[in-house]
Amino acid sequence: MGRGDGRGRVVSPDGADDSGTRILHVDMDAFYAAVEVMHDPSLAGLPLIIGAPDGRSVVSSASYEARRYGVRAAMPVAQAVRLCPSARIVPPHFERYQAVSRQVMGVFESITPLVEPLSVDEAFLDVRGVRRLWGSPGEIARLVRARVESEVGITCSVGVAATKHVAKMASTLCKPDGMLIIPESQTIEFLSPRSVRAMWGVGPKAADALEARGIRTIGDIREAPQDMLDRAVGPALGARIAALSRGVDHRAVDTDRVEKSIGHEETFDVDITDRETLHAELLRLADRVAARLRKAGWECASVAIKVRFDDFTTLSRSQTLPEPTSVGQRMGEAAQALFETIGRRDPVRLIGVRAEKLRPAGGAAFALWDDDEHWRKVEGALDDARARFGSATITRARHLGRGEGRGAPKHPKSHGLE
DNA sequence: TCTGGGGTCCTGCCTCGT
DNA sequence: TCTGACGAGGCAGGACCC
Repeated sequence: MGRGDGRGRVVSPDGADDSGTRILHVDMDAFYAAVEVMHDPSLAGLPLIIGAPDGRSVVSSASYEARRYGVRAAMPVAQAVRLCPSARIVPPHFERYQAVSRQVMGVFESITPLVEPLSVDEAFLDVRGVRRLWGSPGEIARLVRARVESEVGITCSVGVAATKHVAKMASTLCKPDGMLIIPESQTIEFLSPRSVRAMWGVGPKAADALEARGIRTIGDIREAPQDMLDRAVGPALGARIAALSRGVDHRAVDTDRVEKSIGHEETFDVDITDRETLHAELLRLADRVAARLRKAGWECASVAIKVRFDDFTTLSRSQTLPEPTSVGQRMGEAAQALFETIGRRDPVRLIGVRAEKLRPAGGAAFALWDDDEHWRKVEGALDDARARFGSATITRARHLGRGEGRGAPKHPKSHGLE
């Protein structure tokens, strides 16, 4: 498996057992900071804080030199500066990170076609089918690390395991610039002593709820009765963590994930009370979202807004539109109307607009129905109905129109029959 | 101390159509 | 025509991830 290296990492030695593994989780080390150093080598070795230097921004990323002072992502920049006064503050350049990310993903895709990008700086790779080409999963992990460093110029850490969850946990433990292989037979041994907080999908709230019941390690989860887990974190998460605690994770590497929503939100430097200004902001944000929709060839059937007041209470409102759209003006008007349904007149700290229920633009509702499996279900239901009520009265689903509002046919059960 | 911005997923409640 | 059960979708809020 792996051993501590005296730097707080757990890494696997060369030639470590990788039997039963097939998933790699690759995570770039302090990615934003690394890209900034590539761009300006004079920053190398300095404590770096990536975040806007003024206003109410938080740390997007920090170099390992800054992390030694306790600087962490999502921490307010002002607090990070207090912890590490010598740090250099670098405003984020997301377009740079995207460009380097594309390079890195290109390296992955030259090794296996089964790549699932999780974010700009990490991805899952399924290497089961390319072992004859590149070697065992452990050898492929070494190859990935070497090629990313030589071809892109940054380091990464790789977890190798039989499942996504274990690979992800392994890459976290071997950071920075490490590799950790968990052979399938040692999955339980690896998981059991680790904190519930180390599980992917268990955040502070869920961890608190588990610990309040004496469930502190993943081994404890495995031993706990299912109904106790369900009461603590809800049935969905309860079932998931129970399976994960036994090393069961059937999720495949998904190479074609599609976006489900696109949005923009903005925290103001100074809280805003003026309604005209807020309406104008909603329109501006809607325009930005609409531009992204059109660029991607999507339209949205629903618009949502988010409003955060000065006391940090956050409200959201959403509405299904009469017609799907990618027109900024229409989305903006919907956002403004939603905003007016909120009675509060308190100062607003943040405002956001999100496009939901995305679909391909232009007659796209019909694309929803361009699905053989769906049609088999519809036709199956119609056949049943014909058998029960007589074929003369049953012809076909009445409406195939746009929209998903109430009454719109979605399931065979609710189709109007004629 | 003072909490970004981009997302996904889940839960509970409500309403509507059958 | 009325009523209740039920399933499904809409909506709001929250947790979580990077």
